[in-house]
Amino acid sequence: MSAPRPTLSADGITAEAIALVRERGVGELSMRALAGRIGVTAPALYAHFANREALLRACAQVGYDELDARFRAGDPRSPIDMIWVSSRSYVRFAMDEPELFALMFMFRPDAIEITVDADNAHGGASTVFDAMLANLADAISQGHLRPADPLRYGLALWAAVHGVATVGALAPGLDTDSLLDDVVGGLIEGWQA
Amino acid sequence: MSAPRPTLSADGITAEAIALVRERGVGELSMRALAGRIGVTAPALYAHFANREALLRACAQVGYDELDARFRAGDPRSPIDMIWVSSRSYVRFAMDEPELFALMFMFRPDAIEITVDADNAHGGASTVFDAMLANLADAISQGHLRPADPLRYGLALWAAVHGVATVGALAPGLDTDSLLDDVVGGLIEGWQA
DNA sequence: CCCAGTCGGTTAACACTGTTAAGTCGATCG
DNA sequence: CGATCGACTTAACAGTGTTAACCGACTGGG
Repeated sequence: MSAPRPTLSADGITAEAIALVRERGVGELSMRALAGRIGVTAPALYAHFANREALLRACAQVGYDELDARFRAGDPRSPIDMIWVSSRSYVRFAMDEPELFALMFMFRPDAIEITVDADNAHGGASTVFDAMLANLADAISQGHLRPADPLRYGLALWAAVHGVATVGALAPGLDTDSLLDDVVGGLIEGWQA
Repeated sequence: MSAPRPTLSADGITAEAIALVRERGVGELSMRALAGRIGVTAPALYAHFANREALLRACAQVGYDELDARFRAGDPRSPIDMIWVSSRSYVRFAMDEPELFALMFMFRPDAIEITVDADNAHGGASTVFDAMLANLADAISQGHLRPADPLRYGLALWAAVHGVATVGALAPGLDTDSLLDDVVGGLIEGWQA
């Protein structure tokens, strides 16, 4: 049986931190509040994380993983369908977890550096973005999209979808579903022409 | 001649705050640092602003005005051209003033509420967004764009362009000009089809 | 001319924040 | 049993936003 003392672990801290972020927002996450919630004092956290930023980055990483899992959950039936499925997953995640989503992009995240590195054909670990690029290449080769650099399509699509997610998180009450339809539908039709 | 004492004014404080935000970022703007820069002590600021957030909101408002001025600076030659000019102004502003741009969207800004209110045909003060809506209506009536609700075009365009601006600010070294070309070009072509 | 009031700023203080150094308590191992 | 070591605590420092109390100069009225 587990000891009454919580026996801290980095993952446990991160999980509790994310719960706190979900409830009260990232601005309300203080080391003392988080420690108190776990049942420990603040300096104990520094045995597992160098500082608050490192802790928040770990939370962001959990967010990336969650987003990645959502991407893999959908089963697209065609390259064009994958664009739709991925875009909806992205925006839905931002709406479901607005605080976590904001946290994921408050420090220049590594995910974006990977994206930019793709510009240099760096070819790092297989990210969701890489899968999307391959998918776009398929869509081009199958004649669904006008021939062009898949990376350009991918960046443009990501930026536009990220914009919908950001705007949706900023303006509650906005119909993000139809907004996303307009944006992604417009882009796909424009690239088909 | 001006007195050696700076004779604080709300506008003067805001201007100095923006300068500080530009140089060191919004996270580094503390009331004491700002007051010291002006040559005064921190509590003096509270005679002009209720709290730090009110001060930051005033700075954001200056950002909105600056963005608005940039919009008015361009002289579009056609409705489609106006879409291009406005989009480029928006992204260029975000790249020129990344810290101020981030500040403008860190509290749910009034500008966005206006935008959403437009959904209810509230018809408030003439904002840039209203001008863009009228422009889109023109583009539709002149046959440049497929007939649809100008508000849907406007929201979709804004979200996509905002995404380019956000991604551009997040990932330095990204070619935002060509990215914007791909996004806006794709949307316009898709909406023309 | 002097005195009251007011306005713009100061000093001091409170409750918080992230973070570090030192101490303490319990388990574990020789 | 005694030493070591690890995990945690307490105490403290510097810095934050913010408020209350004070202070000094400038202004209008008697």
